Amino acid sequence: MPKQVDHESRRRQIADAVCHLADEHGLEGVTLRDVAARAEVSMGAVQRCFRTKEEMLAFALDHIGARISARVTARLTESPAQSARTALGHATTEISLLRPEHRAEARVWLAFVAQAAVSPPLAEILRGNYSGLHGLFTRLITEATGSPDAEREARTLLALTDGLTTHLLIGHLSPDTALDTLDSHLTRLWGDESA
Amino acid sequence: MPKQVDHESRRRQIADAVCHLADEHGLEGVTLRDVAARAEVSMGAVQRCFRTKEEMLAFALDHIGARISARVTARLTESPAQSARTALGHATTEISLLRPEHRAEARVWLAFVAQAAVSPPLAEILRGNYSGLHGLFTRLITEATGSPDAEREARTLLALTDGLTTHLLIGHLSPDTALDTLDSHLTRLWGDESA
DNA sequence: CCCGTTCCGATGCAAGCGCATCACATCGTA
DNA sequence: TACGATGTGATGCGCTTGCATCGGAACGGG
Repeated sequence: MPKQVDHESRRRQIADAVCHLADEHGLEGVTLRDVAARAEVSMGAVQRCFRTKEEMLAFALDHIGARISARVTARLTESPAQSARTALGHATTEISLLRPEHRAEARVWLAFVAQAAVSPPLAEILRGNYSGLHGLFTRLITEATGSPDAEREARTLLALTDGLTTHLLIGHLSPDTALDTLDSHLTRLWGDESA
Repeated sequence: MPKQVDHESRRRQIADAVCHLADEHGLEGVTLRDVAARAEVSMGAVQRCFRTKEEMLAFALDHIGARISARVTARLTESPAQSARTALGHATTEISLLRPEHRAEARVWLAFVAQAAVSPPLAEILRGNYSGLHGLFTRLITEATGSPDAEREARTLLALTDGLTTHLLIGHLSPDTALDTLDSHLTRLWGDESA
C-alpha cells in the first residue's frame, strides 16, 4: 500500500478550509482550487476525498454543525450544578454565535442556510441539526418551567437566536443589543411560565 | 434621439428577472446572460442599465425590499379602523413571508441576506430596510401597549419573524407551525405589557 | 529484491463567467 | 432629405470553474 493517509482527518482538514473561505467571501468564493490551497493539499486530494463539490459542502456543513452542537453540550456538562434556567441561557448564547470569536462560524452558518434553501441535500442536514437543538431546548424548558408549551417556546427561542445572529451579521444590531434582546426574552419566559 | 426607452421601468424589469433566478437557484445562479434572457432583453441592455453586476444586485435588493415594505404599509392602511394589535399582527405575518405565494420572495430575501454578510454595499441597503421596519414595529407596539420597552420588543419581533422565515425555507417548520409560533408570541406580548 | 497494487498530485479540457468592444439601427435636426 | 448623435445588441476576450485523466511515487507480498 502507498503512503496511507488518514482520510477522515484529511476530510476534516478540508472542511475547515471550506469554512475559512466561506467566512471570507461567502459560499460563492469556495472553489476546489482555493480549498485545496487553503488546506495545503493538492486539488487531486480534495477530489479523492469528495466525489463532487456538493458532497464536500455537505460534509463541511455537517462538520461545523457538529462542532457547534458539541460546544453547546460541552457548555452544559461543564456547569451541571446550576439551574436549568442558567443552562438554557448558556445554551442560547452559545447557539446564537454572538461573541466575536464566533463571528466566522456565524457567517459560515448563514452562507450554508441560504444555500440550503435551494439545495435539498444541505437542507436535510440542517433539519437534522435544528431538530436536535429543538429537542435540547424543549427538554431544558420543560425542566425549568414544566410548561406544556415547551415545544412552542423552544421553536420561538431557536428562531429568535437565528434571527438575532442574522441581524448581527448584517450590522443591524450590535452584539450588546442582540444579547440584551435575548436575555430579555429569556427573563420574560421565566416570568410567564413560573408565575 | 433613438428609440428612447424608459430606463427606470427597464431596470425594474431586470430586477424582477434577478429575483426570479435567485428564487430558483440562489444568488449564484444569477448570471448576466440568464438575467438578460429572463428579462427578454439583450445582454447589452442589461449592461447599459447597470455598470456592474454588483450594481444590478444592489438595485434588485432595493427593489424587492421596497416591494415588501410597500405591501406591509398597504396592508396597514387598508384596514385602519382596527386596533394597533391586529395591525401589528397583520404587519408581522406580511413581513415573515409565511404564505406560499411569498415563498419566492422569502428565498430571494434569504439569498441577499447571506450575500450581505460578506458584501458591505448590500448590507447597507438591508440595514436601511430593517431600520424602517424596526421603527414601524416600535410605533405599533407603543401605540398598542404603551410599553417603554417597545424598541426592544420590536427588535425581538423582527428577529423572530426572520428566524421563522428561515426555518420555514429549509423545511424545519411548516407554515402552520411557524404562524402558530408567531401568534403565540404576539399574544404573550399583549398579555405581558397590558397586564 | 522486485514487482504489483494503491494512492497521489499535476495537467488538460470544455463550459461558463463578467466585462469590453463595435457596427448598426433609430430618430431629432438643419 | 441628409446628417450626426445616441442607445442597442451581438460578438470577442481573458479568465476561472468543476471535473476527468494520467504518469509517477510509495509501500507490502512473493
